Amino acid sequence: MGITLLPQVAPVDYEAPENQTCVSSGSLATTCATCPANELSICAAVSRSVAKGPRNFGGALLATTVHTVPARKTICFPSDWSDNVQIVCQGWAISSLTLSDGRRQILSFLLAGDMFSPVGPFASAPGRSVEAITDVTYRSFNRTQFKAILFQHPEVMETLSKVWIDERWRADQLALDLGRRTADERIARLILSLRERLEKRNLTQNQTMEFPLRQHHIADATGLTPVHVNKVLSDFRRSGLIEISNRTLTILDLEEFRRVAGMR
Amino acid sequence: MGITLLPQVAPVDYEAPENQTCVSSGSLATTCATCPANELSICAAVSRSVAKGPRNFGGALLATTVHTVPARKTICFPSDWSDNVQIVCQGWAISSLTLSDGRRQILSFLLAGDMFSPVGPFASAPGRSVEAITDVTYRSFNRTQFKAILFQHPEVMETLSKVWIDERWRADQLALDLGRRTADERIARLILSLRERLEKRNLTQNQTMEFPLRQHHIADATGLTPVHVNKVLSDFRRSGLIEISNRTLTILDLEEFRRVAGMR
DNA sequence: CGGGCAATTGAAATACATCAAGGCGTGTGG
DNA sequence: CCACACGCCTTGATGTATTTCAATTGCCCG
Repeated sequence: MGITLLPQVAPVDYEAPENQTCVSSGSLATTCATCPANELSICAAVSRSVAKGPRNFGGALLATTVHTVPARKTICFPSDWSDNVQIVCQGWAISSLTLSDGRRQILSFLLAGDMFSPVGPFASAPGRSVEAITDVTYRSFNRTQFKAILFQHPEVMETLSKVWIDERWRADQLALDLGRRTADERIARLILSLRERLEKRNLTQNQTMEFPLRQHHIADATGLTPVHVNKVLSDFRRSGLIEISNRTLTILDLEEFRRVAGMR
Repeated sequence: MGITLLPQVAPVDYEAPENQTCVSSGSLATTCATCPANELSICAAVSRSVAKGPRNFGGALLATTVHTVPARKTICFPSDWSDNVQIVCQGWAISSLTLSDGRRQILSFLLAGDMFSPVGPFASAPGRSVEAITDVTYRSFNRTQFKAILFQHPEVMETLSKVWIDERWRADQLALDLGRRTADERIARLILSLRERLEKRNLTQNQTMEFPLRQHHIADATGLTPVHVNKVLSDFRRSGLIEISNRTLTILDLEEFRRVAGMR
């Protein structure tokens, strides 16, 4: 129960091997130091607070584990959410809702610093699934401890509220896009919003960014069919707006592209 | 700065008369006693906590005002949000996003107990507008004080988190509806979800409920045109699923209607 | 080399939008 | 009290964005 040094992390037994998940228990401080989302994420705020405040929560040390899953693997199933708060460290994932007949809507793309569930600290998100697009590594906190930190550190709560506000704004825009924008607008806006988020994480070079999405991901995110996504993307390419090759996307004519996206 | 009895409320100067808003400063305890959303709302949780905890916040009494606006009036404009946390006491309102060319998406219908903005306690919601459908009365809290209560009373924070989870769930479903469901499904689901929410507030009688929405409201909520909404509703009527007259809606064949809505 | 997933393309179908006109109810002003 | 306007609902005809279906290609990986 005594106070211990920070880089100490309680190791946690975890994995069923068939899950293909690697677990390591890295130090919060060192592992996260290189995180591209350091200033954006609730993750960083938590580690800062833990660094200066009391370090035990409900009698235990702050337990975190780091997991790595391969591309295309489903991390959380609709009915099977853990009691943890999970935050992406690296890679791309999607959070989606699926109907019994297979229709699927992607609710958000998860990048470094994003929580699996927008309500993570307070509840799991049954109904949603989370799936890795690229290889993904994420960190998993015990929810009870996470919540305790929240209440002990108002500044962490403030950070969390900023994250919520941002997520909520994106959810609102998603509804506006799906309900009221054309296919061209939706797709252009999806690309631009990803670019913006990558930019904040220093993951772009000029107009070029990593782009691991398959066309069916774009389709499921924009409420369209893969076939139609293909046609729109081909048009964009033919008009010299963008270029995609090798899982890399370049915006060739930003101004015009923003116009197409209806961002004036 | 002393402790005062609860029903005391600091009166607040407020209204420009052209705003058509009536202001009264009713007691939290008495006015809210009859609120149909008593158990659902953050509002009730706040008043319970205030009743037993310290009653001053930042040196002032908890200031709340009650406002009434007539049907069709816009209460909050996209660029003009106050520093208050507003909660509907009575009536129907909508919260929406509008594009410069007039396309509009309704994000939610606000009923008794609902906050104008889902992030109310932490920030305003620039970009959104709130508009009364029926006559609406709402209560307005000072945000700073509201937040203070939140931090002083973990149980209020818990209630708030439940509200958030619920709102978030509805936002997710909205995206799924708009992106992946047919017109019939969207409209049927809108009606059913309103019924469910009214039921929780004891505002339904059997299969009959107040239904003040115009067809253009349904259109803006489901991402359709008013003309198409009309056709779908006519079909529903012709098939004996529902009946609408006099701002009142009755579900005639609940089982089949739920099937149409894709709720199996 | 084969098998499977992803991208591409064209043709046909359809769900929904747009356009246009008429009717009905309600409030308002002469 | 009538006339009129205005908002809302309704209906039919026509247009179009997007889907569905189907077939082909390329590509990665075992």
